[in-house]
Amino acid sequence: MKTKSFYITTTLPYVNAPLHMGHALELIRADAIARYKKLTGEYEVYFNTGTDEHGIKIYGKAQEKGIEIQNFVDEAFETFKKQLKMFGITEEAHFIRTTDKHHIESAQYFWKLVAQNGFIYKKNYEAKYCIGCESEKTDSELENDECKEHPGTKVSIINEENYFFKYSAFQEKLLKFYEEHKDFVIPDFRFNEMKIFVSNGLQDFSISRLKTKMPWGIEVPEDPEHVMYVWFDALINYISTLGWPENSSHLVEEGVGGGDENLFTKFWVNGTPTQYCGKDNTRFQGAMWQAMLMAAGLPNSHQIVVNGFITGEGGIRMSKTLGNVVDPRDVVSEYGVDALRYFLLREVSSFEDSPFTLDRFKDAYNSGLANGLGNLASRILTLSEKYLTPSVFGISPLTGGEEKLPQEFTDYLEEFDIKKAMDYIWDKIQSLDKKIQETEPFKVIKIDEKKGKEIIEELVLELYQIARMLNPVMPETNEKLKKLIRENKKPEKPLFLRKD
RNA sequence: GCCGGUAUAGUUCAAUGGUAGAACAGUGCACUCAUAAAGCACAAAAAAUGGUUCAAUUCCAUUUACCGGCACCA
Repeated sequence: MKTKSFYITTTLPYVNAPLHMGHALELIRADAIARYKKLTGEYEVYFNTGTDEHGIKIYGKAQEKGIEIQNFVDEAFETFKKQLKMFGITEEAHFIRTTDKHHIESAQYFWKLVAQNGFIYKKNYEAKYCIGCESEKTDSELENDECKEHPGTKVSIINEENYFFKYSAFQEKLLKFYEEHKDFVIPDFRFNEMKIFVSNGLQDFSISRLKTKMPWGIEVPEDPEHVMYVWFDALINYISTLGWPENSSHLVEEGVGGGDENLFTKFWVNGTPTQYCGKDNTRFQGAMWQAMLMAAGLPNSHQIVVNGFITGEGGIRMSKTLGNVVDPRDVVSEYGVDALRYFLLREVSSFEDSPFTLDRFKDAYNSGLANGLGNLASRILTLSEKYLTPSVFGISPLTGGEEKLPQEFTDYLEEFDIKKAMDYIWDKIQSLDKKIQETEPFKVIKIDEKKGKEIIEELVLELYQIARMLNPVMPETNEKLKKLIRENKKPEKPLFLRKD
């Protein structure tokens, strides 16, 4: 019975460049959790992802390419969907685009609510502008009030009236909320960082830009001179994807919303909305977005899960100049989607930074997939095909796996420690290999056929258990393996061909 | 600069106030069901200094190195 609801979302990639390894990590992790929750049979799952399409950088990129902006983002969205397919993201994922009509209306309604509640006001805003770059600069981009790219000339200060969000009003509320929700941010060291940040005091910040400067954004309600600053608009996707406000019950009373589905109520209000993000996004998800929700009078997120970064060898960041960038698409083309998923889910730390190099990848592929899982499947299925007629499914009352997954395995997934869950599977693989070595069914079958068959039958059943655990993490292999077991066939070609 | 964290075999990680475990890589043995795979065995580690203690890799302090956070960057 699907009695519970589970909502999970990634952050929305900014579409000015193809997805990098970090995006792949976040998407695949969230996908694995979503698939797992569905597999338990207890949850109705809503998996959200999509694209962040507003902002000056995208506007600039489109102009640079000489493409009409809407066409540019449309194309970017199609590319995004193709890449998700390459990463094996479930077909059931819901996509949100920040340029969707509904999202725009939703963001504007959200703004109105926050304004009505008294948390938006107009104030003079001082922006630091570098004439050389022809763009605004943040403090971290400056040294002694000089742009790092253009030393020698002081940045000029430009003044404009902007809308501000009363972030400062939420310091105490946020701290109280954190106190009451001990596992709000995972892992705990990211949570601590954020608590310290909030305790140090919050400053109100600007949430709009003049439309004359930034034409590509959502108009501020009742003030067409301004557009919303990108991330204020972007964060709202987490609820606009659920049809908010149309399906929100408290708005129905005001005659604003409606609809029977009430996805927002089901998944956000009554569910456990869970958000994956990279470590650079902790504050946006864990503090700002939560303050925004409070300001709008909406329930907070349930949990924020924070990934580390994918680095190059030695923990240095990937960059084109260093030539250590690994494109996830290349990995998929050469090794297949499940090999990429294997590495990201098992070899990459669940919460810390981890290196991704092709050398490391190949080692992990050969030992874990070719010599490990792939070889094990071959040796068991060869025996099974040869000696078990009919297949184990004809002999044993196995129904196809309604029994529960191992508790230890699911416990790790519940804690988002996917690496440990993977290690659990691979421990099983290793002990199965050992079992074959010790019980020697290939010898026994020649002396005592009945006993030999029993051993092989056990092996197949255990392989099947492994296949089931692969469902959320390596869905393609899960399908392949289960099919081979059902048909009682050895793989025609290796599941994972060894690479030298 | 301020705050927080980390420092364990070649590599990635683990446990522990009292003989430091594993995986991958390496070396050797040996098996044949399998993708020259798996299995067994061997070799290999606690940044530096000082302190607390009968005893420290584990607790404390200092030093060194590295990492993260310190807001309008998505």
